[in-house]
Amino acid sequence: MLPPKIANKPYHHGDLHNALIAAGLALLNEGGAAALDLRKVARQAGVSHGAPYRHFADKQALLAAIAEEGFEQLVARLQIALEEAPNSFFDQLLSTAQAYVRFAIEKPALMREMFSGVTIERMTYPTLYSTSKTALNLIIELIQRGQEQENLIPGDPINLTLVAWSQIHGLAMLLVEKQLPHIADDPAAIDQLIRFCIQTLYNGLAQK
Amino acid sequence: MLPPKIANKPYHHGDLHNALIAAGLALLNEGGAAALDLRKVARQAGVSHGAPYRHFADKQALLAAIAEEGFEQLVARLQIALEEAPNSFFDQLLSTAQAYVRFAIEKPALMREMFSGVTIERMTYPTLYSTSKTALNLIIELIQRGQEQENLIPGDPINLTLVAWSQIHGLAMLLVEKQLPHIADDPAAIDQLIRFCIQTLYNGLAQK
DNA sequence: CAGGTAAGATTACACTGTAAACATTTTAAC
DNA sequence: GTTAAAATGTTTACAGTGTAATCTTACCTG
Repeated sequence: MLPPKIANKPYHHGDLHNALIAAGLALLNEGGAAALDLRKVARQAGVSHGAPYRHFADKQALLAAIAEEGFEQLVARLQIALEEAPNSFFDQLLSTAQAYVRFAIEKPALMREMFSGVTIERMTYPTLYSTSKTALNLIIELIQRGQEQENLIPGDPINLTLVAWSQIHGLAMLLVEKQLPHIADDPAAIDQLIRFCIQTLYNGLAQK
Repeated sequence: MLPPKIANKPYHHGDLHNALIAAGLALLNEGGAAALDLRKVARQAGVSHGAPYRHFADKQALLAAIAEEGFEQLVARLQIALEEAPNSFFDQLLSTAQAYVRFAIEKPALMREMFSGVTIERMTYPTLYSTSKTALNLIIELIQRGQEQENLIPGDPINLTLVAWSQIHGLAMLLVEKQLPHIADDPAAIDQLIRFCIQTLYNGLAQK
């Protein structure tokens, strides 16, 4: 008759810390940033509105944890995209870009929070910073392989990476922010645009 | 002894509509989006907190007006950049990109609001939409000239424009959101990165 | 100059984030 | 095991915030 006690979950709630992150993530994906208020998160997790403050200093700290979870999801997507892609640099670049943009379209509010450096001071949340860097490192390594195995121009791979990242991040965010209404509801057109971006990028980074 | 009556300014305040936009813009540039609350805007304009509702349906409407003003400022910058640049396509592209990124760095919170399609439904604010399109048209025309006068690849100029826009918008937003901390405080490094992005873009869009 | 209308001021209310005080459960020391 | 301490959760309280409703004032038109 006792509530089923799950192993390794301490204290009253079980694992309120993660439950709050999960609830916040759900609210964010459903109703956007406006729908994410602390009291609703607490209600959804089945605790009073004061309880979250035992696990997060303030709302920003919860947002940072949610953003970190977002980066973990993004990294997972990028890794799958890399594994599934054929072993050519161009295909891996394209596959990664597709995963990045599709993730952004799928979870626009989360994407927005993840990259809202204005509201979330990254240095205040070191684990968020390092997790986001994991995503960047994936691209750096990809570019490095491209420099070694293909005819990419030489130079600091970080610079090449920033160009590539800017290209694909720009496309992703323009879609997230609904700046491209003419193709917003046309997955095929979006795919064509991703392809065109990556083709242009590849051409531009290739040695002549 | 009467307050100085300014010509063409109706009713009590003078021009509260524009005063509110100006005050909001100032708060946004100083303290970021978090600092922009309606009551503070009203206080700064010297009216009660109920007054703004005679000019804007709600906070979003004011934000839309501020964003529109932002696009007007951006368009002005882009036009100056185009006029000042030498008459070569590459230089004009570079100059435009520099103006875009510098504007973003200078007024990050405004830039954020301008492109926050999630919070501001563009179709609800037609003048905002058309003003933002003016900025885009500048780039489309630039690309078209590049296709006519230089060796850019053929095809729908809109597609080329979206690639170029994504590239430079991505760079601008990564800087705005403080995702590139290593170069955030180094204008020379930023300038180098802009140049590298545009060089890569130009290479990629050029006919081989 | 009288009524109507536009602009602004007051008041009121629901909803947030968050701090403080209180209560309860778990953990740990003896 | 009993008990003190720490961790967790609840309640209460308060200051902002957006916004609706009502009241007041200034302007404008006949």
